[in-house]
Amino acid sequence: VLVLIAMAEPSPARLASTSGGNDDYGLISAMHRVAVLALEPVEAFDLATPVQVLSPDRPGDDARYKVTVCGCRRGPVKTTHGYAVHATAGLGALRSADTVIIPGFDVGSRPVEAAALRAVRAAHRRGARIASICTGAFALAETGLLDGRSAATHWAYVEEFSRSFPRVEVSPDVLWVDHGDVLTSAGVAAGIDLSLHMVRIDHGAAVANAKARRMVVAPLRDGGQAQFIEAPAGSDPPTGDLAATRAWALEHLHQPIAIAQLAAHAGWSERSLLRRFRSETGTTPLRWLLVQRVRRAQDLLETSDLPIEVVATRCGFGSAPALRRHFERVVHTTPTAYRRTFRGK
DNA sequence: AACCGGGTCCGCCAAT
DNA sequence: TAATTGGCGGACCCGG
Repeated sequence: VLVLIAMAEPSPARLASTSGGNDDYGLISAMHRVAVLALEPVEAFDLATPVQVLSPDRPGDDARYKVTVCGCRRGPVKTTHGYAVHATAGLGALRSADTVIIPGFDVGSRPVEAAALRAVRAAHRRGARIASICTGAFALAETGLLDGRSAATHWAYVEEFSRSFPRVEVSPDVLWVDHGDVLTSAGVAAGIDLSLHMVRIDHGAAVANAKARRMVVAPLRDGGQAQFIEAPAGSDPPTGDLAATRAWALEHLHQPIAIAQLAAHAGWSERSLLRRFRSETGTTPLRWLLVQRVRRAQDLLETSDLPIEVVATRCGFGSAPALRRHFERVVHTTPTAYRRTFRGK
């Protein structure tokens, strides 16, 4: 059960199992094969995103994934902007993939070729992890793999999506949704977040953060955040901006932080702080704080041998049980198991 | 595991 | 009138 939506509770889903013989993180012993399936006409940005995130920074760097761009057949694939990209493989690439990613495409060109849907279903049945970016969710939904589950797609397509797939519950206000075996993400740039999330699941927070830094993007946008931030575009002075307050909180994570303190820092009443916090981040201060603390704990667990008790204190948890509880909720495993898996990688 | 004291969060409403 | 703010009550959640 693995759904990262700030507000919703997890829905039934089977746990991640990527390729055979993995532990519950979907780690792979051999090279993890990723097939990015370009449906015509493909949204080129969505296509490039996972390739960029999952490929080595420079040729020659140690690769963690073997990424293949494939189409319904080998050869040129039209993009939504007219130019073509070259698929180096056809649907056969899905047969050996550990992860299949479906980027956005022009949904007006549906229905998706039946052979592609069959190949995706077969890959899933084999145990491959299936992910979609943006309108790629339309193709994923057509396979039936999203039935009865929550999913994300581009906010502008939410209505059309729920009309077309009434059995799928669209979450309009999240960046991505992770069911372990099936993942969906919101529009365009959220594909970056989803890809980084997969790196984090597969290789730990440190690797994902390094990649994010390298790409010069925000490393810690969680799935449960608002897709778009309400910005008073126009003349009004940017009166409310909690970025500074959140930054302040991050610097003081190790100590207790009450709403009253945040409100004081921001110069608002508690009630208004709550409202603004939600509109900016899509969640509440406490929930946000707890996730940040867990993230810090992940980092400490990966990079130090400090006892759990000490890790807990340094992250602002009052006790080890408190850390354990929230760690479990966010990462879906225990601190010790997490450290065993990722320490030294 | 159940419990409790205090903090958090949100609907509602009045004030601005 | 429309929009924003802040106070309050109470359900809910968190830490111990």
